[in-house]
Amino acid sequence: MKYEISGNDIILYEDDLALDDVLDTGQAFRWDRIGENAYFGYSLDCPLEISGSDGKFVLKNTDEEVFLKVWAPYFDLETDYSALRKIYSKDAALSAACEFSRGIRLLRQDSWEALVCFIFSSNNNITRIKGIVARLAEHYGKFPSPEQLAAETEESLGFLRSGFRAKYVLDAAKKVASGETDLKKIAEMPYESAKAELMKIKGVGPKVADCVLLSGMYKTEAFPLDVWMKRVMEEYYKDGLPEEFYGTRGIAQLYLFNYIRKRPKQ
DNA sequence: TTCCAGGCGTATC
DNA sequence: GATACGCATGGA
Repeated sequence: MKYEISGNDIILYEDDLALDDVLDTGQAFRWDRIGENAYFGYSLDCPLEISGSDGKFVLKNTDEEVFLKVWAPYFDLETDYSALRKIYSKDAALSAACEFSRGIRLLRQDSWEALVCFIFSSNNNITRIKGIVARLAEHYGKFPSPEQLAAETEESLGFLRSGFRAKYVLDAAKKVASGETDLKKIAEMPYESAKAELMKIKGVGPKVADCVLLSGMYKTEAFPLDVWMKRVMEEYYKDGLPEEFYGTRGIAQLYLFNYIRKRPKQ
């Protein structure tokens, strides 16, 4: 991780990062593209304006403490993605996917924030998910706590226009607020039992659980299978993903997901 | 108008 | 365990 302080900003040097690849690909739903290679968004209640490309980025109005505590983990800056891509490149489809979007990284989001966002993602499209989450944060002036959300009703959440998902988010909020669901504990469990625990929440099935485990709890063996990834498996991995990728197949999934959605039509 | 979107709960076999 | 269907909302 290489960075320097410049006035009120942090200058980050990172070759394996492209903002469009990480902030606008359905991994996190709280970022707005505000210009060419520039985004504004949040991790929970911490705002950030970030811009840059080709290995050099500016994190505006960010002090070193916030950078090290919030953004370095968020952008997973301690992980060597060149080394990961080298391993993936042994596989034909993954090699093409990695070549297609070299700037992909796993965003390590807050587990509660990820849980809420991915519950809203079910049978929904990315544009609408972002709209719902934006209305949610705007309504409270911050990202709501489990307790705040637990105090709502399906009716009072009508302003979100989140459809049938409102009752699911309410169930998640109530379970987390009451302690019945302990996200910190779940994050420390092995993958399979952590997944089973998350799936006790209404509206959390295998796919949403895997997204929360991957981006909210950094379980890189979580492998979200949505409609797009099912197309990937059908087209490239009829016999399953190679076993050697198991431990980091969640990150492989990020490359494949973006590739199948955005590759040029044949 | 119909189809689809980073699925899930429920009913039924 | 597998399969079928309904589900809120809004853009294409």
